[in-house]
This record gives sequence, structure tokens and C-alpha cells, in this order.
Amino acid sequence: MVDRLDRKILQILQEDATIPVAEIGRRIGLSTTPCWRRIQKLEEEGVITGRVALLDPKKINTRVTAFVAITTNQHNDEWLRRFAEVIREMPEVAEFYRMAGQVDYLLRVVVPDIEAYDAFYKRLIAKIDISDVSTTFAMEQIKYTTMLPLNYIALDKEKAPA
Amino acid sequence: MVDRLDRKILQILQEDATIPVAEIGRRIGLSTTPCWRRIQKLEEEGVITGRVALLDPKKINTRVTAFVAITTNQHNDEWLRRFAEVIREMPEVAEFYRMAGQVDYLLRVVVPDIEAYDAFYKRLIAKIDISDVSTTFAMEQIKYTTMLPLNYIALDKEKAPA
DNA sequence: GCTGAAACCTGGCTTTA
DNA sequence: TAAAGCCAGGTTTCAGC
Repeated sequence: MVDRLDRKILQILQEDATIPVAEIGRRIGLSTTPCWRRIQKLEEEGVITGRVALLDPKKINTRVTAFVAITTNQHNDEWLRRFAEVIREMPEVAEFYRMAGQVDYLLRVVVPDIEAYDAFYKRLIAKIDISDVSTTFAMEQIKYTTMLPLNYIALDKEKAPA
Repeated sequence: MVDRLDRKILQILQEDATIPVAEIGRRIGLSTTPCWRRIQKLEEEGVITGRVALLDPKKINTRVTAFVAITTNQHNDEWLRRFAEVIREMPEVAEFYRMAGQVDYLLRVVVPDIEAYDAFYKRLIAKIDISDVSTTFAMEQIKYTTMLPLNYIALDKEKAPA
């Protein structure tokens, strides 16, 4: 599926998607067209899911990140479906996981300040029945990246070099 | 700084950065050039920090997300500086927060499976002195977005419409 | 906000291993 | 025959006005 050259392309694109195809080709030792075709293929196959602009949270007035650990006694599919729907429509929720272990779900929520979190929290519990919620706040975001590690990809078989 | 039109631009670009400037202009009721100039300004001001390609974690063989809560007794700047440096160089760590409350730091780590997490964990504790680590695994990523909520932006004053 | 030049993307066709 | 390279036409970006 993905070979060494594809991986190099992905590495470049998930770091900076503004780099022209010709330049990417140059960096990996390929001319424009084959490089472009590889990118097309990676998009068709769904390896690349999209290209987005990233914003500075401070400039957007969302300085506070809260992690919300949720426990529930509702363990049926219908409840989860509804819960997921509610969460999907709340733009403050950046991430939402179903967890193993003590807590059932984990949210990462971005808001301007603690007051705004409180307002968010009230809106959340008004919309859905939750047994127990425990929130912890982040003081500082030391690292945040959308880049995934590419060293675990199962590489396509290639001809061995001479 | 940012007005209503800028906000619309940001909304579009953080959803899909492949849309041509002319099309963005059309959607917000602006011709190409002024729209382009606004985007330039948003980039210069650092509101837009970059454009990146997003990848499908499954296709990249990183199916497992682990949250790692770290407690330490080292509370000096030098230790944190070194810790941050170590983390920055580990591509499996997507996010890294300094927390308020019981746990000192929180990591979001992406790896192929539990075995790979174990290997990561050993590499981590070999590199840095940590008192206590508690890991919880996500079973499912129900929502993940890089989009920030734009409804909290302090909008620039505008002329009232006639 | 318009216009035009330069850069870039995109697909058909040719070449190479 | 599968993948790389060449080249031309159309689109997009971006600076002057």
C-alpha cells in the first residue's frame, strides 16, 4: 500500500501542506507528476483525510483546556448514540474517547476561561444524563501536534537495492 | 483585530484548507483580492499558524491512544525544560499538558497496540525521572477535530448597518 | 475591487526499467 | 506493465494599479 517514498510524502505534508508538489518531488527525488499521482492515491485510499488550517488558540480566545472524565450507569447503545450526537454538535469539544478502565468517557474541551467552562458544563449536563463528572484543567499546553508517528507503518514490499 | 468576515474565513479554512480563495470569497460575499488579503493578514498576525494534512490513524497503524498521567516530585524549571525536550522528540506524543490538581502532567500518546505502548513507556522512563505514572487506554475515538470554537472571539468593532 | 503575469496544478502522452 | 518523466492547458495565486 504505502512505500518508503509515500511515507516521506506524508511526513512532509503532515508538517506543512502548503509546500508545492514540485518541491516535495525535489525533496524525495521524484519529478512532479509521479509525486502528484502518489498524493492523489494517498487521498483516494483515505490515508490523507484532509487538509486544514490550524489556528492559535490564544488568538481565538480559547486559552483553557479542560479534561472531562465521565462515568455513567447507562451502558446501552442508544444512550451512547445520543451522547455522541450531543457531543458532535458542541464545538468546544475537540476530542471524545470511550475509555477502558474506571472512567467511561473522556472529553477534551477548549474554552476561554473557567467561567465559560462552567457554562459549557451546565449545557452539557442539561442535555444528557451522566452519573459522575470529574474535570481537570490544563495550565499550559507544552506540546500539541496533529502529526502521527509514521515509523509504525507496515511498508509495502520493495525490490532490494543492488 | 478579527471581524465577522475574518471569522467566516477561519471557519471555512479550519474545516477545509483546499478551498480556493475565489470560492471562499464567493461564500462570504467578497471578491478574490480582499478575501486573499484578509487571509494573508490572518497568517501574518499568527491567527492561522499553518496548514497541514491530516492522516487516518488506522491507515498509519496507530490504532491505540493512551492517556498518561504523570506525577513527579521534581518541581524545578530545569527538570521541566529537560522533560519537555524529551517529549518533543518523541513522535508518539501528540499532546502534552501541565495540569492543575493531583496529576502534574498529562500526555496523549498514539501507538499501534499495547505492546508498542509498553515499549514507548520503557523508553520514556529510561530517559527521565518520574515518580508516578498512570496510563488509561482509549477504546474508541468518537470525535477528533482540530477546529477551535470561533464563537468566543472578541470581535472587532464594526460600523452598524444602515 | 479589477486585471494580468507568474506559479502551480492536473492530465494526456511518452519513456524507461 | 507498472511507475517515472515530459509537456501543455487550465486554474490559482498574488502584486500593481
